[in-house]
Parts: sequence; structure tokens; C-alpha cells
Amino acid sequence: MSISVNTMSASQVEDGLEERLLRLRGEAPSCSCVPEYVDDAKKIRGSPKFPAALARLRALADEKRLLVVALLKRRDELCACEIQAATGLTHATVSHHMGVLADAGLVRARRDGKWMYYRLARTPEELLP
Amino acid sequence: MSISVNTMSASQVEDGLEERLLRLRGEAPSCSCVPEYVDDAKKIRGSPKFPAALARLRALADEKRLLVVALLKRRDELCACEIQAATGLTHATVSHHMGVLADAGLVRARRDGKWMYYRLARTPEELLP
DNA sequence: CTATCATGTAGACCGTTGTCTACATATAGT
DNA sequence: ACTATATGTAGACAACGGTCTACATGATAG
Repeated sequence: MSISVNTMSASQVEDGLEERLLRLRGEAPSCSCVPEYVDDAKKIRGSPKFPAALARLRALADEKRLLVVALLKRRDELCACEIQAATGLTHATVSHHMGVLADAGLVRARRDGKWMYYRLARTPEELLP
Repeated sequence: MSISVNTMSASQVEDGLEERLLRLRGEAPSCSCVPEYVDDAKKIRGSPKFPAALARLRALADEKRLLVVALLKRRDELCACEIQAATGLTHATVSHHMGVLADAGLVRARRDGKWMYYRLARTPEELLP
């Protein structure tokens, strides 16, 4: 899984055994590119912003959920039954989708009697990183 | 599939047959919300911007692809083998991911001899709607 | 021209997820 | 309390997508 390209010493490259083994697996590049990108990748993955941004993107990467968010940009609040009618889904699926959007921090839910109302949690400009 | 809530006339509601049928399917809301959102949804879906935005979001909604885009924000160009090392994937999977990003219009590919170089197609600010 | 390296493509595998039905919970009205 | 309405939850199923291996293509060096 982990690739130790950036930690290979000159002696290891010279004896060639380790390198050839990696090459046979197709895991060792032989181009002349600099290897600092591996550290960059670790930094990016280690940042707490990365999983949060990924969660928001995954929440928006669905046709129905993106439609709901687009609707909420026009009307600041929609009840669950409106979302159901606009998407053509069952109420169960709507509930699922709104849960995904809420977990990602994109929408906020408010209960008023029997009805649930949803609105964007932030301004549209802040929705994406 | 299509829900005709916004086209129901008063007589239809009064005789109740059509309405009860819709209710039995769980497709007719009975709350007091206004129904213009159905037209809004059609407009949003009909816009050419909607599928394009969805394609970009779906391309970014993957851990590895988001990592690649984040890397490309720091270094303006990366070759395929660098991306392979940074992600820990096989070259086949890297090729697949870069194809998805390119199809979504997020990255551009450039061939230089045996190597493929990738860079962001736009400035980071334009990447998302 | 052949060998070798970097990358693309095809197909299979399998975990993820969007969707539904069925049931459960909550709220309001009678 | 009892009923009806609105929404949430659980589980099942099917389609999608990320990943791999194996093979194909393109490109350079000798």
C-alpha cells in the first residue's frame, strides 16, 4: 500500500533488487520528477479541512440533492413535502437525502408541528471551498 | 414520475378521487405550501449549467481525485507517475481518475514524449460554481 | 527494428449508495 | 384515547463506481 519512493537511498537504487521488485509491480516511477508531492499529499490528507470538503462534495454529487440545494438558493425554506413533490421521490428517500445534506453541514432542519422545514446552513458563497 | 400537484383544480380536490389516489401513493402533500417549486425544479434541471455542475461535483467527490486536484493547486503540473506515487494507486486507476477529471473539464492533459502531464484547466476559483 | 518504458483500455470484482417497501415515531385534531 | 397526517428508521435490492489484473498502444533508445 505505502510507497517508499521518497525514502529510497542511493545504495538501494544501485543494488537494484528493491527497485526492480517495485518496478515489476508497476509501483516505482522512473521519470525524472521530483518527489516532494508525496509529502504534499500527506499534508493535504492530514488537514481537517480535507475530509470536511470531501463530505460536502459527496453530499452535492447527487442529482436530486443538487437540485434541492439549487431550489433552496431560490426559496430560503422548503418543507419536506415540497421537496418530495419537486424531486418525485418517496418521503423516505427525501428524508435520507436531507439527512446526508444535514450531516455534511449544508442544510439545517427546523420542525414546525407536523412539518419539517429545511434551509441552507450557510450563504451560497460559503457552500463550497 | 411527474406529479401534477400544481395543476390540480378545486373540483378535483372536492370530488377527492384523484387526490385520494395520489395520497395512497404518498405522492400528494397536504400541507399549505405553495407549489411553484415544481416549475423551479424543471427550470433548474432544464438549464445546461445543471448537468455540467453535477459532472464537476461528481468528479470531485472522490478522495483520490480531490487529492489530485488539491495537489495540482500547489504544483501547476504533475506527471502521471507522480500522481500514481502520491495516491498509492496503480497506473490503470490513475488513468481512469484523470480521465474522469478531464471529462468534467477540470484538468487538461498534455503529452511530452512518454510522459503525460496534467494541470488544472481553470483557476481554482472557477473550479466550482 | 526491436526492446523497453509509460500510459491507455477492457473486463471483472465487489463495496458503496440511491431507492423502495414496511414499520415506527411524532404531532395535531376530534 | 383514537385517528390521521407527516416524517424518520430499518432492511432489502439493484445499479453505479473505484479498483485491480491483463492486454494493447504509443514513444524513445539502442
